[in-house]
Amino acid sequence: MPFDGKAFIIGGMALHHHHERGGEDLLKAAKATLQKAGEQWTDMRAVIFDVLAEHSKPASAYDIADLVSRRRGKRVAPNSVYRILDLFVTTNLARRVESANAYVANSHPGCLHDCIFLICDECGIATHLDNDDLSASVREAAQVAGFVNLRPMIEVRGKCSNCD
Amino acid sequence: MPFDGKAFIIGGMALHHHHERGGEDLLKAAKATLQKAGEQWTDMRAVIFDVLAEHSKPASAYDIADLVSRRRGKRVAPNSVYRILDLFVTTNLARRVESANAYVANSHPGCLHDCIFLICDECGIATHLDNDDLSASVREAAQVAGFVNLRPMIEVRGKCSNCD
DNA sequence: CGAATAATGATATATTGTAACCTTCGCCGA
DNA sequence: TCGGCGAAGGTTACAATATATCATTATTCG
Repeated sequence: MPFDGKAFIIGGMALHHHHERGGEDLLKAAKATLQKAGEQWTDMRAVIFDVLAEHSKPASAYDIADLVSRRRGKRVAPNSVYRILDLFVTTNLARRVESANAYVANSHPGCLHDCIFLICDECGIATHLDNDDLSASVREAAQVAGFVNLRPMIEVRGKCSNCD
Repeated sequence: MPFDGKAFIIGGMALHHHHERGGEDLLKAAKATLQKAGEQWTDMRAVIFDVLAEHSKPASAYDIADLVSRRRGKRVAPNSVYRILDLFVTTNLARRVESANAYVANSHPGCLHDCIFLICDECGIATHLDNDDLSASVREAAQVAGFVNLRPMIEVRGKCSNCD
């Protein structure tokens, strides 16, 4: 498993750091990840990923369709966006925020986690946490119950410190 | 906080038992809970709760609208159902399963938990776990991040042992 | 090049969720 | 008793999210 940071333990929690990736860098990482998965990095996909990555909060497929349409000067239908978002989710380039019917770019495409989203009811911004201990516990509980092919989703709705 | 079971510790996990509530019993408990919250227990609400409780898997508002319409021999519009489901959710008579856009009756209306749903991709049945340690950890993580008014949702998609 | 495959476009439709306004009915005080 | 108020539900319209199908264009690869 590739791992682009340092790992250490604080207060019983396994944590690790990610490099913060911005624009160019992130695009390249996304491209590399998609291609490694045997998929093409097309113009459409690049634009959609970029729009998603620029967006400050989870974006619905329709939001993205609008933004992409504007950027390309030509209407892009939501179903095209859905197709690509689905691909992004399965290849870990993006994640779906179930409680918001929306998507966020994964800023560390190569790095695989169950993650936790904190979504502010007020401003809509989603904060992303990784806590592998916690998600391991959730997985374990599901496994004990006899489930397989687990895909956990842990989201917390609430009010962020900015809006409080 | 009312608590209708016994509490004990196994393997570091705080667990407790619920009485299993079936038909009549559950209806009465739901009615009591709603009235204690200062809300009316109407025919419509009773029927919707009953339909939801009978349903073996999470039911969409539209599913419920159909079932209720059939039972009452008269069309009930989805928006009426939504209103009542929202009320049920806020009063803890039912829960929304975000990853399925659907609702389940709470079989212990008086008892308040963050809970974990395991939803089978195959058969659609949702298994309900309570694990207060786990949900406490999730709440804590969100709190540390500065969030307030927390409403955690923990769901695991996968395949249940029956369908495996 | 040319066939096969992958990606996207276009269109239609299904599903899920809200908004606005109206009617009914029970309750409560004058 | 009457009148009015508020809660619940009805009706209609519409918005937002998601999928299905088939046609067209682009890429890959022999």
